[in-house]
Amino acid sequence: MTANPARADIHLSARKRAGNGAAPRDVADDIGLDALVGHAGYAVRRFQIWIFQDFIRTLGDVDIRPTQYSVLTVIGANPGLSQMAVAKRLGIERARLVHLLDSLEQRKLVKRTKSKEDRRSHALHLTAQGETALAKFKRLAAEHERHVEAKIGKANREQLLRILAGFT
Amino acid sequence: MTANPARADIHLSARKRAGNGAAPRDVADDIGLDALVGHAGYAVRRFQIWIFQDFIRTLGDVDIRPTQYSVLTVIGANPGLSQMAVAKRLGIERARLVHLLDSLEQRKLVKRTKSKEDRRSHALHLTAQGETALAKFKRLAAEHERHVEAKIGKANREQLLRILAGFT
DNA sequence: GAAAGATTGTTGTTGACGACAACAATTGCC
DNA sequence: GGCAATTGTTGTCGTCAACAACAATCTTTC
Repeated sequence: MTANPARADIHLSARKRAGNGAAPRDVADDIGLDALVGHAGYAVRRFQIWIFQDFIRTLGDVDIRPTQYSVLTVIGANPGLSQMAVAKRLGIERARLVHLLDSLEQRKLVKRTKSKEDRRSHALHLTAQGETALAKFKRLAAEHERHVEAKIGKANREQLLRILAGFT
Repeated sequence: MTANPARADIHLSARKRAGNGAAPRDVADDIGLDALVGHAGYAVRRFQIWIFQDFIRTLGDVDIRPTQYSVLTVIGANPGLSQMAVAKRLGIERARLVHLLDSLEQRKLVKRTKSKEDRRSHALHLTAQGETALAKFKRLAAEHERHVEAKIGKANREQLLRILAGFT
């Protein structure tokens, strides 16, 4: 959505002194970014904000946020994992994961069981309810991914995934 | 920095053959991500975290974070802008910009002057000190950008910027 | 085998950040 | 002149990352 064709051509020739004397830019539309254009971090950040908003909106009915989805996906693909392992794999702190799992466990999607081998750790599993729910989440996530495709183009999305494959 | 060198030696199957046949993958290295791979949002998020950390570290000596840098850059390229215009252009809330400018003004990098045309708004300018400081920040930011190039490759970085140009 | 050290889950604090709501001063519209 | 809208400001709330401390439990070392 919001196919912004008017915005797409700003990135080149943004902010050049077009010689007009006193144009009182009352709106924030033709404001130059100067050195900001050309910074990968800025573009990536704006894109990430857009992606997360679309993800949250697309999965709004089931009330699942990106981080929750990633936790469920990893547990679903690797049952019995410890909290430490999940946190390390996803790059979130174990302190943060505690609250995430509290929420997911309250919603009966995940259960923590005491590990037999290491009684310090918890073995994480999806509940039966969690399994079927995750299947639905994955369908919605695929729909979200189609939104990304529609936004930047199918070929560009694949290019992007290829370029950033090392960060997963 | 968050290097954590003590961790670096665990990562490759150090204890996989612990003798017990169960081997419940106690390390988080060969954990499958399943559906997470192939999600643009996940890759973009991880990449953005890496970029910001490198930016913060590279500009750590001058104590400038990405958002502050973007504000300074926009003001430097468009002197006299109102807070509303800056906030709208960068996609930050004007409430948030207040604190950002408070900090930057305390550090004598930016000054707010009452606008003559609209006495509600403030005209934002860099101080002389702010100008020279921004020049230094830009050199450091360029160095950070070279880190990005070294990480994903020069051609890939340009591809990325081209793909995401519509979001700036 | 016991002491010393490391790891796991947990709780709490701090700070950056976005979203919202309310407010005074000011401007624009009618 | 009166009323709605805008601008900067203050405040609250919720998310999120980074740390620090702690009890329970392994692991190492002597």
